[in-house]
Amino acid sequence: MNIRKLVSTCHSHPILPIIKHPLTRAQQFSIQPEPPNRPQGLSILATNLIKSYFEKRMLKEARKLFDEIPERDVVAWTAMISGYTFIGHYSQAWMVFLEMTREGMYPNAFTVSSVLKACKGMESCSCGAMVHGLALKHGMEGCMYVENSLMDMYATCSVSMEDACMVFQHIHAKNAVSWTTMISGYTHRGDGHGGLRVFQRMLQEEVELNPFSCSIAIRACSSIGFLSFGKQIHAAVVKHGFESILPVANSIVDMYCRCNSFSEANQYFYEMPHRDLITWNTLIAGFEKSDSSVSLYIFSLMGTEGLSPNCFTLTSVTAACANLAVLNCGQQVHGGIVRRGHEGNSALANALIDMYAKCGIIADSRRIFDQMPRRDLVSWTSMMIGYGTHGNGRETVGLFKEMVVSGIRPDRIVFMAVLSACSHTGLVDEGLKYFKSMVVDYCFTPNQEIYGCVVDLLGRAGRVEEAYELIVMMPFEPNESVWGALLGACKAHRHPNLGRLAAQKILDLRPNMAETCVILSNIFAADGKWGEFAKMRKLMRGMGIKKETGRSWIEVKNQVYSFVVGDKVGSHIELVYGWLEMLVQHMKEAGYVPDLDCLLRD
DNA sequence: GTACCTATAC
Repeated sequence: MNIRKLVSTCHSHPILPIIKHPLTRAQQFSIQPEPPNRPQGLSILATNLIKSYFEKRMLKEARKLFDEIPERDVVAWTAMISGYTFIGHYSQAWMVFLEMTREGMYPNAFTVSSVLKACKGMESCSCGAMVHGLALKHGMEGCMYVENSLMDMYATCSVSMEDACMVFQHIHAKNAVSWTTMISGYTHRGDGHGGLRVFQRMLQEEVELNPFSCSIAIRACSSIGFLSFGKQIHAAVVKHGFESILPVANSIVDMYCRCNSFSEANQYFYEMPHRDLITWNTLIAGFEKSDSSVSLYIFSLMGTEGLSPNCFTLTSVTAACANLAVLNCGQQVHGGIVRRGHEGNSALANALIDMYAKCGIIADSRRIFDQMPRRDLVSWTSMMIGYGTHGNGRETVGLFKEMVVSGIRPDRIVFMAVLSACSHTGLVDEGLKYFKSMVVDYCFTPNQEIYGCVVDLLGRAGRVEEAYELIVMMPFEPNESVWGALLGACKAHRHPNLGRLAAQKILDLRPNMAETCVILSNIFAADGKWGEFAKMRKLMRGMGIKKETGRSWIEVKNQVYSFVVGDKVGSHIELVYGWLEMLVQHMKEAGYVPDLDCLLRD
């Protein structure tokens, strides 16, 4: 729209903001009235309109209007920068800022706080530091908005909290935003303890609580599983009357879920007078990890409040289907994703890759993976884990190479996926090569989980002594999962002495590991050490240790059937035994000799 | 006329 035409059409324009400073009576009746479209007035009008355009995501219109303003002042420039920041186009905001400085326009405090938010969005500490220098040059140290945005930028982008702390220390009159920014800085970089330390200092200095600081402090409690402190903040929230503020209430639901207090999460959820989509998503995501079938049930109730699922909901629901390996249900969710046009969402596509892999349809995982316009680290990892669990280690290794070529740097989890895939495919030397490359080429220090993978890699292939040697050479004390990998290998390849050692180490670390006791007693039995076998069993009975029964389930024609060893009841049991006999027959024909040692069970 | 901090997903 042409700026000159703007004034004549302003009355009919649907999104034109109200003019707050109309002409005075004197101006209206002066003999020589000022022209109604003088530059400054137009600039104010245009700035208002630019903001409205951004709010309605009309970017081209905003830029066109901005380009047509004859004399653009700092406010118009700032409106452009904050507009691009508002919609998440941070690099664009930065470009406008550079353009502005090139034209010799000085930024004000509004500009600086907006552009710092853009630096935060770009995760660019160097750009942020440049703006910091500029802010000092223009004497903005005293401005609260500038100081708080600087802190937030450093807290998000800098390697440590040191820079943010430095800014924080120099603020004379810290306000509530300053405190909240520090708490969130620590919490969002995974240091919940650090966040709570700042929160407690805030309380000591008698700063009034506000909804922002409460919800982030609750988040800090969730992240470290500090339920008792979370409950105290919950009480403070009730006392201050913040419960009606949804982000606060939602963070409380999240806290109870993450601290595994599911009955409290559920109760709080149902007692909430108002719930929004995020409340539902929080509960669905919370239950997805602990009890996926409950998660699906909650999802089925969402419609009763007239809410429609978004990407977050569907990601959790897809993950729940993956955990339960319910293909039919997962396919229905996939249909819903396509129907709602969410196919382009990477997080959702990653969840679908995992779901199809866990439901046994690796070809569908691959189809989704291939159709993704942009694959992130998680996409590659999910696909590689999928191939690994299907025993297709060569595909995993191939994908790893492709991923590196595409410019994505692997992390520890990717290496674990490769090592585990090699282990399940018997690619021992290939796996060892990747273990070496991880340390030498990528400078990762192996942790317990990685050592566990390598022990499993060697052990599964029967190289049990080498696996033990690796454990001995570990630079730190191996945990029970590393010993567990060795124990599994000892059991499979009959190394009773090493097996006893591994089992003993696990029981030293965790005396109540029922599975370990069972395996150890089985090792004694297989070795003919019946006296020790009996002693072990007696010990287990005395300690009240009971192995949790392994339950299997299968989905047939939209119905889930579950069963345990020795099941006698259920309409489907006869069918199961029928199939079992047929499979045993097939195995015999294929020449398989069953290992009867493992039939000793509790 | 323009600005800072809070909640959900792989």
